[in-house]
Amino acid sequence: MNEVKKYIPQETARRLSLYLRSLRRLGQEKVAVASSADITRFLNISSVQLRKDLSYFGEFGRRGVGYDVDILKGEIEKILGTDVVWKIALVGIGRLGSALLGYKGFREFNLQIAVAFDNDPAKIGKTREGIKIEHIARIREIIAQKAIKIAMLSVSAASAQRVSDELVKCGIKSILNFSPVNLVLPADIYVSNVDMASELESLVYKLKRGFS
Amino acid sequence: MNEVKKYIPQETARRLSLYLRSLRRLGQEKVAVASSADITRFLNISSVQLRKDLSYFGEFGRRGVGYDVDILKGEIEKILGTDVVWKIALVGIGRLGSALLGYKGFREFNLQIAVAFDNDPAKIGKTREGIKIEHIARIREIIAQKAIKIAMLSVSAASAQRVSDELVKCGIKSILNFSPVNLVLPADIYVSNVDMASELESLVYKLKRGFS
DNA sequence: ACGTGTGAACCGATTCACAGCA
DNA sequence: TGCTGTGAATCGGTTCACACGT
Repeated sequence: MNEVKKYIPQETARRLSLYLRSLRRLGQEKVAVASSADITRFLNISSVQLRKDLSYFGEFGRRGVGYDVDILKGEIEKILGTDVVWKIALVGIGRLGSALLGYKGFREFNLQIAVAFDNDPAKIGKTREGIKIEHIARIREIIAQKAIKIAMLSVSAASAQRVSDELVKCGIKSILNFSPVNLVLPADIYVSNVDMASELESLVYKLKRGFS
Repeated sequence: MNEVKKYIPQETARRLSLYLRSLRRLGQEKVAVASSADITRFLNISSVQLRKDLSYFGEFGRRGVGYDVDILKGEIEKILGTDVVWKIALVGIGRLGSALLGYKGFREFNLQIAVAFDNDPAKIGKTREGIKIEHIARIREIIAQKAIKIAMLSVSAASAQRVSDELVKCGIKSILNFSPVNLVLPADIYVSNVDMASELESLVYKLKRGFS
């Protein structure tokens, strides 16, 4: 019953993390029990969708009643794997990389930038937001030593492929890529892209198309 | 034949913008004619998908030959609407907002940050990357005057809903939201979310699940 | 009656298989 | 033969409709 079932939609994981935010908010408001409708009220997600998503992992609610906010929060954290701290490497400390270094939202989800790399001698050795910037030449040594599996990549488009190849050699298994190129990497490496220009372009298209 | 057909998948717009990048790259390499396979070689997209995507808008290739790189580039720009410059408002000039101000990738797609807003008196009147930072109190006046329809929102989670309500009143129709809250807005406003913490959390989940 | 949990129906999007043209 | 263009088949995911427990 509490076993993990076979095929789980890609989008389910993303939604689970939104449910988590909602539950945290309810918890702060001292709500002890909430229905699926309560939890999805401020997300653009239906209550059926929440119940379906949870059903892939088990039964967490009480029929006729709802969900215990604290318990469900814990269960979703366990499912997502963020019940323990995950260390992340940040590569490329330009403007965007610096913004990521300072982003407070990661901590809330037990995500911790454990090390930052750049190739600009002027930046090496400096500490920003409590994280020391290391030279990229030391990447293999440090990532292995800290057993880091996830990296955020905020380097230039020109060097993104080269750096990501290196990351894979270091044992990195997942990359959140902010550079505007598609990384070609082995099939067992999971890459997620954050592409602001493309995102904006889609908005332009929708705007043109939906209201003209 | 060149008419726009009825139902076009959501994802098609996003992919069109990736094809555009690929075509630009091919153009720089002086390639005049390219097959669908050439264009998708470095994107994780099949050549059939490209042809299907284009088929929603018309016939742009020559059978047995391929596509004229320059012409297709122009056609896709017309479809996306980025054949003309779009002005964008940036609201919230913290670390992330500053990074967005300096991001060069927008210009390539004819996207131009035309004005920036903040509420910190220390920042008002300063010019960064050639863009003057205005006080948020002047938002309605300036956005109306410049006829801006698209905004990027990089304010704190606490103020995101309030500021986006204001943006809608100013006549903004699309918002690219970087703050970690779901904005509740009228149905005719298109919102796209960039949520790094949630994105990373999905990576953790995939990592845990795929390789454990 | 209320709200969860879930098989079945449905829907949108991708992939297949092949017709059409150079 | 090579590559485009597209209806049809298929696939994955969401929504429906309702059984079930409190």
